Amino acid sequence: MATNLRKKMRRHRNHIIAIVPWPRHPMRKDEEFSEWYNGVIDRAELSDKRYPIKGMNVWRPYGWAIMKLIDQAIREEFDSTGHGEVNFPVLIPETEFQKEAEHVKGFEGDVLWVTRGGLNELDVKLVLRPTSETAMYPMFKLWIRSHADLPLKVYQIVPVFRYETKMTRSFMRVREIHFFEAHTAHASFEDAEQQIREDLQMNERIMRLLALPYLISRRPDWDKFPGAHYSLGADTLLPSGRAAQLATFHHYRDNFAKVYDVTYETEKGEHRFVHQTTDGMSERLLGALISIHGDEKGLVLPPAAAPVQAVVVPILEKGRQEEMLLEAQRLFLELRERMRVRLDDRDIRPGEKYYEWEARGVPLRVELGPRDLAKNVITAVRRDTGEKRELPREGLPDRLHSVLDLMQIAMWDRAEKLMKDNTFTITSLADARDGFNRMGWCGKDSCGKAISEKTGMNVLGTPFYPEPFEGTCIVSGEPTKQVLYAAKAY
RNA sequence: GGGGCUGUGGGGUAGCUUGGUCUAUCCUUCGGGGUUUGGGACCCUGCGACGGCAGUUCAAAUCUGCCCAGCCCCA
Repeated sequence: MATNLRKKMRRHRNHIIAIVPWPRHPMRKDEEFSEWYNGVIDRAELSDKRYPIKGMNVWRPYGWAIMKLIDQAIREEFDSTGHGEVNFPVLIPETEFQKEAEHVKGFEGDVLWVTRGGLNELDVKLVLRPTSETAMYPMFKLWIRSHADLPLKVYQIVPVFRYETKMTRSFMRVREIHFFEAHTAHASFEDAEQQIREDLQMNERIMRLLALPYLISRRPDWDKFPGAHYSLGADTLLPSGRAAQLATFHHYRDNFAKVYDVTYETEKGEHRFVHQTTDGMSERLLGALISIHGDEKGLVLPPAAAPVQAVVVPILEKGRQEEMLLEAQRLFLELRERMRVRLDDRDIRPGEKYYEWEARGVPLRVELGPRDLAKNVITAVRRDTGEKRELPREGLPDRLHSVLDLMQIAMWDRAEKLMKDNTFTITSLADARDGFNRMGWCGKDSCGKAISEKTGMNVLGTPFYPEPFEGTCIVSGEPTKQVLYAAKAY
């Protein structure tokens, strides 16, 4: 009997955790982060992971609407800095893909191949792009002829493919990645470096919109992008205490230009290799957004990334349905001038609507009922704080619009505080913990690698914006002024 | 990279240990109708499932193998 019971328990261990049905009861984000994360995505209808290929999920309308807002913010930045949007083919011939040795080595383990066309084996196999350097640069060679063609600045927002073997996770680790990549070519190393500074400024503005605080690090040499001269990463900290890479910036120098023979003619008639950069981001931005701002009720969206910024919920009363709906309609039309607003006039109880829109992270709920109508007010509820206030109908669109602005800032501030509170300066590897670990480093590869090996953390790199530091290398004990960040990573 | 666990309607589950009684349980969701509406209301009614393939057997949701998918732990 006891044996049977034990076997049953073992058999259904995973289900026992889920005895409390999530939709009805708040789920502890801190205790069961993984289940919480999946539950939020499910409830908010962001994506459906039931598609029968590992790591390839279906974007549902609401999730895609958020991603499109993120993409749009990115487009606006890059369009306004002279980048042109392009769209390259998804397939790359093996012959082009294999030209840059380091690059191939970095990706060969996880590329997907197309080896057949119909019934015939292909003479030249094709790779599903894991990133587009090797697709673009043969074309750059054709496009760039003189210094007048530089700088060349393009970007695309496309799917890329990486054959992950580890466990996948919605938005954070997938096989088909919704990817942003900007590629630039410049006349000199310095011009390329200037591009990276521009990238960092754009990055700051984008991350503000998404309320995602971050740390810019220069990746250690052994962990830079395959083929890069150097790599910078923007990392944020998730509630699990792990770091997630949100964006990368690479300076390629002329490494790829030499391989793909991308040259230009100077004013003096000399032929030189271009210097190149890339800037990359992905749907991981959404994953981080969910993780960092979500709560036990579900998603919490910063207004800038919210497809619906305010939802109007009419409270009906027997005999006055028509009148209430008409008032709600009028309110909806007023608000529409100033924000993305939805009128929820479905015939279900208000409470059910509250739960649903909270799960979807809508920043503001505007209730309009008989009591409000009598007082010529509405009741507004903030998603991030839960704060409930009566506001006069007079001047409401402007007032609510400024509440959205405040929420945008408040969400950044809260997230930034959380990141800072979980950044620790340590002087011994034994003190390594969840969060960003800040420590002294003498600069030797062997010491840097020892940090990962002894703690299981990833070395994020050295801070891009210099931090004054006097101390010793956490491994060798040598005096150093160099800071290094490390964290467990996704 | 290494180890472990799980797969039953859309979601969560009972049944599996000891094969037959399964025409597969319950909750929820969903469709239709009514009633109601300031935090998931209620009543009536209806639809809906054993991951795939192969094997063992008179008989498979239940046992075995492989595959696919999901999850957990360690590095």
